[in-house]
Amino acid sequence: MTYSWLHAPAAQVATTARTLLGWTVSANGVKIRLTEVEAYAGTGEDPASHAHRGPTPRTEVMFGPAGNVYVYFVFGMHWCMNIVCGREGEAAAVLLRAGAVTEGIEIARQRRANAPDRELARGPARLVTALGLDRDANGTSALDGSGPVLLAPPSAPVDPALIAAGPRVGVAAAHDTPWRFWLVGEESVSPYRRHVPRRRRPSTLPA
DNA sequence: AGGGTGATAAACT
DNA sequence: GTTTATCACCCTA
Repeated sequence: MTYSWLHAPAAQVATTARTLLGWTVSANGVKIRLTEVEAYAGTGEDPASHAHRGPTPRTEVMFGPAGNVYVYFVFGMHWCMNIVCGREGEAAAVLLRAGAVTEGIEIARQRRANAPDRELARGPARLVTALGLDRDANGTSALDGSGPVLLAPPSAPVDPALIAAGPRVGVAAAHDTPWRFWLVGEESVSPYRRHVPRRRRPSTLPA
C-alpha cells in the first residue's frame, strides 16, 4: 500500500501529522487508533528534531523512505515510535504519542499490567509497549506488511473541527512551535507536560 | 489530584 | 560528561 500524502515534502510534515489522526497502527495482535501525534522536520529546519544536525547512525532511518518505522530509545528505559514521512533523502517523521486500543485489548492489558484501559496507550512509550514493539521494528515498513507494524486508514473520516494543536511535549528546543496534534475529547490523549530541565545529581548541596 | 524524583542507556559534545 | 521527543511511584494535600 502506498499513501501519497506521506511523501509530502518535509516542510509540510505538520499537515502529514494531522492527517495521521484517526488512522490505526497494528502490531503483534493489538490495534490502536491514533489520537495524538507530533511532527518533527528535518535538517536545519527543526531544532527539536533528532535529524536537525544531519544523519547519524541513529537517525538514518528518518532519511529513508516514507512509511518506514523509526524507533528510538530515551531516558534509559523507554522506546518511542515514529512514522517516517517526506521524500527520500529528507528527514521528517511523526511521533505517535497516544491512541485508543480497538483490537486485542486483552493482549494490551497483559503488556501494560495495572493500567486502566484509557491509559493502555496514553503516552508514546506506553503505546510502543502496548504494541509489543522494540528496536527490532526500527527501519521496517509500516505499509506493506513486511515488518511487524501495519498502518491503516480510518474506518470513518476524522472531523477536522475535532483536531487541536499545541506545543510539543517535553521538547526543550522550539518550544513555541505548535506541532502537537490531538483529537479533542479523547480519553487516551496524554496530559501536556512542558519540558523540565533534568536536575543534575546532588553533587552540590542546596544553599 | 498533582507535583517532584529516580531509574537507566545511547548518542552527541 | 551532558543531554534526552519518558514513565511509575512516592509523597503532600
